[in-house]
Amino acid sequence: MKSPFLQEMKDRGYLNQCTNLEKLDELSSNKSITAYIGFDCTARSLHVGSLLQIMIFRLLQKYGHKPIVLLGGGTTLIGDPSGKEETRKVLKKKEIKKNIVSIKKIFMNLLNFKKNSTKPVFVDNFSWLGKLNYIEFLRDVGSQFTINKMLTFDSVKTRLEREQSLSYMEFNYMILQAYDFLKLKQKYNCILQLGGSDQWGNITNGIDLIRRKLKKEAYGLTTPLITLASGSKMGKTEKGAIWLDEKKFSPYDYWQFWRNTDDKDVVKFLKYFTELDIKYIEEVLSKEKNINKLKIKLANEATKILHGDSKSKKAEKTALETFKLGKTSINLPTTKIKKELINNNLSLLDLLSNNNITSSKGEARRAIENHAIKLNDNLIIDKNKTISLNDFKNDVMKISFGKKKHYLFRII
RNA sequence: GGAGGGGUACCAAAGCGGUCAAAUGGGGCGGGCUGUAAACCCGUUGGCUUCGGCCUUCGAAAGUUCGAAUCUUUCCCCCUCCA
Repeated sequence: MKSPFLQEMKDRGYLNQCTNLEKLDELSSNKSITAYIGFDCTARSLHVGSLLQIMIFRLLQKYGHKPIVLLGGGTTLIGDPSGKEETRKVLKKKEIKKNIVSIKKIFMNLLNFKKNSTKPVFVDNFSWLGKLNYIEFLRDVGSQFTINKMLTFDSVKTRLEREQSLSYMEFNYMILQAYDFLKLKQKYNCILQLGGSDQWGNITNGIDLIRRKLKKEAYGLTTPLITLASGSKMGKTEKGAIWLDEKKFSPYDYWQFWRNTDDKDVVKFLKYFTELDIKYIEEVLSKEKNINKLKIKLANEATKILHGDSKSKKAEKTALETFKLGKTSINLPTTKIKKELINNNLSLLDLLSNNNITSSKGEARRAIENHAIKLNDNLIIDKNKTISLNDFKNDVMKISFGKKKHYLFRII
């Protein structure tokens, strides 16, 4: 591998499939290239599932290449059928716009805006897809696609085989994504599209379209699908997604997420989600036999990338105080509580359910029955306990649900 | 268009007039063991409750009945076979 960018992609395990690796290697070793990744705008925030793509953006920048962040304001109106067994709900334009704004914010912290040559470009494909004239588009672009071929794509095939309905609207998705690539090639000379392995079909369609319309070559590269040792997909736990937005998922929780990685995933994740030098990782691996130290390293590095060094350190300290020293760390998630409320015979059950520690009073009750609730580290057995001022030390009270979830309440 | 089968909780799947807030498995959550891991074992898994009960839930609506997830009618959706 000549290109240091691709070399590191390979070393870190980001490479799954490439349309023409030799040629791309050649190109990216000689000069700066422009590459794009598209993001769905179905939610307010991105979750860890998109993290790998973001790591690649950072890698592109590191080696002097230019990333284009395509926010699919147009395509999200249609919905990508790839990898989905059912049509998903169609979002309103307004919603998508809001999502774009908040997703964009996440990138602000993650990408480098200092150097002009590698400064990321943000585009919303609604800006061109929204203006398309149907007849013209069919003649210009639609004529380049055959139904025969479109039916062979996995995203379409699986739907048809399962006799799951695939609407005509969704069927057009791949054409729109191909058109995106064409547009970006014309406008920014973007020659590379990256994406998850489920995007292969969409990407190669774009490359074909570029070849037909512009007689130019473009490239595609996919990353492997990340699965956890447990077999589930990365990014979503059953409780909820691991969001990248600080407001939806605190740096402490984010740190904890990495700290709780399955033993079997640690090495893989160090390569995927930290920017530690590969040689350094291998060196650490050979020396460090204590897997928990590696998990802490992983948590520190991953949190640093997303939330910055100081928040990462703070999270580490909070975890150390809470778990190792068994102290009440003042940096645990804290809820303020009014003094009147406590004087008013606030029941523990209400406290737990009203603050999202448990999802209902019933769950709170069961948790107490199962000996899962601790107040200032003392096990609570009485379901009908009411909170009193005596439960606060220096105006602070710690509530624990299980071994891992700890919350502070502070009187105001 | 014709014939048949089916829609049950987070998912899969049993129940087919009362004992059904609904078996069982998976998943989740909690406990034990440990290392904030995995595996394993145990508990728990609709909401509210003055702990007597009460309310909502078996595709949707209407009905039969003292009583419906279970029977009837209409509607919606899915599957299999034939055209």
